[in-house]
Amino acid sequence: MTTLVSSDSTHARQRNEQAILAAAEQVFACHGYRGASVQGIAEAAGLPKSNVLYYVGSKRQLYVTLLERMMARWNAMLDDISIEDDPAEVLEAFIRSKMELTRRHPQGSRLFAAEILQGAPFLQEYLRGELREWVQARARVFEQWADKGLMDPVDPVWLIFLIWSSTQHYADFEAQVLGITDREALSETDYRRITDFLCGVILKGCGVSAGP
Amino acid sequence: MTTLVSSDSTHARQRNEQAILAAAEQVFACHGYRGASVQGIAEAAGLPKSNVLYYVGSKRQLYVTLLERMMARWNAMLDDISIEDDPAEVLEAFIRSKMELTRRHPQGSRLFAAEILQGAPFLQEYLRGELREWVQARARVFEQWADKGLMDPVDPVWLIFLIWSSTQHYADFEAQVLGITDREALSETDYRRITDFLCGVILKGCGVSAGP
DNA sequence: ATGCATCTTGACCATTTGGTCAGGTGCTAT
DNA sequence: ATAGCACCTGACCAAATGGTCAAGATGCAT
Repeated sequence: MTTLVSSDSTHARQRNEQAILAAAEQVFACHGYRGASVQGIAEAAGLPKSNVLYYVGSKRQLYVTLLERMMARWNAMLDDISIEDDPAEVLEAFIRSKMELTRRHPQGSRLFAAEILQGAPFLQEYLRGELREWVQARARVFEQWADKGLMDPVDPVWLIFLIWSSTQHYADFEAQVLGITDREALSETDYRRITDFLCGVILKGCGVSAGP
Repeated sequence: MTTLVSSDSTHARQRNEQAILAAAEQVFACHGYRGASVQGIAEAAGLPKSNVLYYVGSKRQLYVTLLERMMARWNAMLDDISIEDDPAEVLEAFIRSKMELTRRHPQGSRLFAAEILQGAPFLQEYLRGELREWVQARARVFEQWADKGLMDPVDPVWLIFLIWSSTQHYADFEAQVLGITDREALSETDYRRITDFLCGVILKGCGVSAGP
């Protein structure tokens, strides 16, 4: 049976590919595209360099694959909203899902940060296309909310950047956060408290709260 | 005269060293420590590689010099505060000076970000020492303000991280900001508006405003 | 002019880089 | 058994890496 054929070899393939992707995400996140070496990735994955290249083709392809995986995770988070929705609920859900992305994929978040730091050579198209459209659509909704007096008339784009940056921080600057707070790692409780804090301050800060 | 001796050779030295530091800050910020090459820095500075190494000794020394310069800029921003001060004024000054640091030294800010991204191998000591002390000192003041009812009882450390991250963002993620907002660069006006926005939202968000 | 210190740089070195390739191993359908 | 296929990997390559060094250029006080 063909299903049995796969059961072993495909199992090995998937196992190796996942190990490579995980190792590469970590190394690229740490050292950036140029700073990462295939040898280093191979060692982190516990495989010979040749084997890594056998699976992924080239360093460039591996990097692109990882970026695409991260963008897919990002997109999965970008649900639609309309003027009918409740600003408080939407903003809170926005902050919470972005924070969840950071918490669940810190390496991917750092990989993304490293890509932007180097000027986003691989993500120009995505930033100037898909993502810009998404931001502008949200921005229009925020503005209509402001017009209806449901929130303060703040610039919606800066507001989106505020949410992105304040959550992203706990992946990208994890080393700093841990060093200053004298922790080994951030617990789920820490994340919950930070998220609550951010929801509280940002919602109140732009005039969106439960009762008036 | 010894003063005249310096006038030319020292002039050349200073000119070259500044060119090297500027070029290196850019290249390190873009590609991180590992990803940067001395050859690339030399080309950006318009000098032969040997000449760069003559001045700076080694890639590692050059990197450390740049980090120290950036930490000096950072420290120059960290003024002292006391419980007597007005929370609104202090928080606003905090946000504005951090934003000014970002605006005036984007390359240095990105260099710092790249260092933290790779796990802060060169800055562990600074983070766990000097900077932690500074954060805790501020945090105590914030807590006393909260006790006196001058601001909401938010966790002061998360508040400091909120200010750092939301300002830092405009250096580290500049490529993303420019791509999404369809700009070539952020003008002084943009920076003023963003700063005003951040001051407004954050101060209001933690219950610190002009009048109740 | 001469001595002295600083500056400049091409040639060179060992090591590492991303990537190729030929020759293997092991499994399965026939 | 054996042909076919996916998987594996050490040996190898040209290019780039950080760094050294010796030989020279430059400028200045004497």
